[in-house]
Amino acid sequence: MTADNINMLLKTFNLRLTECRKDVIGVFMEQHHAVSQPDLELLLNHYDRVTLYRTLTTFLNKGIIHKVLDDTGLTKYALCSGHCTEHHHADEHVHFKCVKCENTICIDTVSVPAITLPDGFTYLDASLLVRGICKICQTKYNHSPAI
Amino acid sequence: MTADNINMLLKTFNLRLTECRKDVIGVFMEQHHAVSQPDLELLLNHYDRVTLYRTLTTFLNKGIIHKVLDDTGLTKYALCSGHCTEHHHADEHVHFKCVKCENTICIDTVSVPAITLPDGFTYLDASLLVRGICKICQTKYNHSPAI
DNA sequence: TTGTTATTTGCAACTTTGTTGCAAAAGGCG
DNA sequence: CGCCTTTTGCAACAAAGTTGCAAATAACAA
Ligand SMILES: [Mn+2]
Ligand SMILES: [Mn+2]
Ligand SMILES: [Zn+2]
Ligand SMILES: [Zn+2]
Repeated sequence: MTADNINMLLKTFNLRLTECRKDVIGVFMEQHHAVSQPDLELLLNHYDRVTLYRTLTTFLNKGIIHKVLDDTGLTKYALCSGHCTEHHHADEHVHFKCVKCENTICIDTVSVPAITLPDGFTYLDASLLVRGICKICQTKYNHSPAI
Repeated sequence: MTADNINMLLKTFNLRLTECRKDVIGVFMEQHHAVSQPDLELLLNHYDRVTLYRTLTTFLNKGIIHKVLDDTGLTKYALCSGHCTEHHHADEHVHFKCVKCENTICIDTVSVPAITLPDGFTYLDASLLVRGICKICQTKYNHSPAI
């Protein structure tokens, strides 16, 4: 059933159904947080680095995935939720990076608030990265014994 | 007079007044946009790459500069405006990246709006990068002849 | 099922950026 | 000046990104 979804997705974007592409989309669907190229290389180590690199580039151009900013200079990626096109990414939601587990997740339920720029500036889009402690790490922390 | 400011700044943070550090702060003060390490290497090419790298690290730790996220995976830096300390950066303003000239500037007059996270998430800080067309490029664009 | 063609992949090679150890150079201070 | 600590430059390496090209493979139609 998930395999069907993946094939459908690739066909929608006029992409050939290759093993690598299917596996990469599989990773994005399984993982509940944004994935970097190095992450992908570890998870799918039977594919060449360059192939994964080009797969990400293709998916990015088509609007299948979007960039997720990170404070380490490492670019992460996540599946686009709505229907983004080659020319415009429509997902203006908040990204949350946990300082404990280092995972970054898309918070689809919280959208980027409207920003009023000074005169003379034209708004195109925005990326908002919130740092803090995630639900899971919060729970762990609360349950740990007092020092 | 600017030289005095620079010396003062370094002394405030208990740092030795070296040529490299003074030049790096000079670059940050002159430039009206965020600067990456490669930018710095071009502007101050008589210093070793590693020295510039370590200077940025030192300034970042002390709270003299702050990171400016970029959508290319390249980290940029800018002077801290308020008084940031080693342990907390207090500049929660919007960063604006122009898609024409590729410059990123700090917009100190616009602060990052408050974000309400879902239950279980703890907020620490946030980075907001707005992309669009800057004041200068906007003017150029408007004055160019119609196609 | 097989052949044809355009696309995709893997490999090699290279560039750029980030990072560390160590000895020489330079800053702060009496 | 002279001492001591910090900073710098060099060498060397690690990690990430990028390109060209030939071999492999997906799509499609005979
Ligand atoms: Mn997202
Ligand atoms: Mn700033
Ligand atoms: Zn976490
Ligand atoms: Zn501009």
